[in-house]
Amino acid sequence: MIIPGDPQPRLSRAAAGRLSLYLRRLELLERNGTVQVSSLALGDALCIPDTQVRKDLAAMGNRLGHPGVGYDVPELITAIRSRMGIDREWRAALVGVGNLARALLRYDGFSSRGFRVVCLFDSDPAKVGKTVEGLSIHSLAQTKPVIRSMNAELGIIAVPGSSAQMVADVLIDAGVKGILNFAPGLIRVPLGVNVVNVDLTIQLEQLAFMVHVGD
Amino acid sequence: MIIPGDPQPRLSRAAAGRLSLYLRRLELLERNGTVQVSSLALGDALCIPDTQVRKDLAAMGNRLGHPGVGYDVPELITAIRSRMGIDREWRAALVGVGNLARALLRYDGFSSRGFRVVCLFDSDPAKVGKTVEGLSIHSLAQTKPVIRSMNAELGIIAVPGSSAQMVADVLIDAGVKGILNFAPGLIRVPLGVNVVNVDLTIQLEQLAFMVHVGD
DNA sequence: TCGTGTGAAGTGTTTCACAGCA
DNA sequence: TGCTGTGAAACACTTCACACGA
Repeated sequence: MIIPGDPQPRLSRAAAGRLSLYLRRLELLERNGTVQVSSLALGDALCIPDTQVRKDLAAMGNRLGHPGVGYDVPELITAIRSRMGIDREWRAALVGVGNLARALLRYDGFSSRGFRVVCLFDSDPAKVGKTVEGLSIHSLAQTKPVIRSMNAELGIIAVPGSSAQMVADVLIDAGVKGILNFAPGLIRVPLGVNVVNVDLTIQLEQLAFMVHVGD
Repeated sequence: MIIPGDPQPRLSRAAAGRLSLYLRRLELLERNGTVQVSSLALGDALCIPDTQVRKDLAAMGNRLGHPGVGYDVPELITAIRSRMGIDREWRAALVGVGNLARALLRYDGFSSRGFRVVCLFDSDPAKVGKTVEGLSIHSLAQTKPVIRSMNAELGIIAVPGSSAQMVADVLIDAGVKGILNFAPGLIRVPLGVNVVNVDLTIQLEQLAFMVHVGD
């Protein structure tokens, strides 16, 4: 129940992006046995000013900082996870079983942080039926029943750009609520579905631009 | 020679990010034989308002738009490429020859847009000497001579997080001026070296957050 | 009339300055 | 004294309104 005096202020997009960074750092601190951290210490490692860290953490609502002391590491980790919605498992369907998919499947970062790829799809009949990393590959025609039975809420698109929109449409029709898109070019989605684009060419172009103009 | 009345206003980071998008769209238009485009038509396809498009294009300096007509497609493509520094070939060294590297090497988007991976490195002795996509894999000890002889200006880090900083140091020592980093966690670089981080876990967490809070 | 370029207004984000608590 | 939380100021970015050119 939300009371009029909103206890959860809007978290800006920019701030949300930094919460992931804080979380990583905090988890490292926790593994090292650190139980308290100041905004200055937390920010320093990430090149983020202490005032920014405090603004971000204050924006999460509950009063998390202890004046004169700092923040309690485990408490902060729990709070961030909860606020970001990553205090639970997220199940994802992966479409396009090429090298990128294989890299993603073996990438520790996903599984260790609650993201589980639970089904694979590929349009190539030669791949359908084969098994990769313990998951069998389904045909695209199977998306709806498989995604529903596996309860996948997220979709990962790792196909060439030309078929990305078609794949997105199929995933959305199957009930996926968020898409991580590695194909170049934007994909159109209805309201209520979220997309994060990871466009490698654009990243490289940005890098070239930065080097070109010089820092 | 730069004249005091600066003909090249600063291009904001945000604007630079959109230039890549415009360029993609313009190249598609050019392939379709379109020679003129308005800010409205260009923006519509990318969900960017026409005023934003005009601001971005005006920020490039030269007067590129023709009032009442629009922009000349080939002219605009040339101008954007030149301004972003991607009107030439960029040579890159790739470190860490796993599945991600294989995916990158086969990815059309790079080679077709002037980015060429010219040498491979891996710390695994079993991989050194082997050939992938026509490139032989060198040991990390070889970075300096190989990168210099191949004139690579960019480095791509596709190794696990734990060795990312070490690899970055080696690349920078070899003269690389920009780094595309796929390893999780920030890497420290001296002034004059640019980094673009592609952190897949953070992207997925952002997606989960967006779905969690609901659009 | 159509469509660009641009000052001005509006919005969002970051930094500053400092009050207040342990 | 050390550190948080926060209003105010500064800055960055986007949108608006409109003058002007073809």
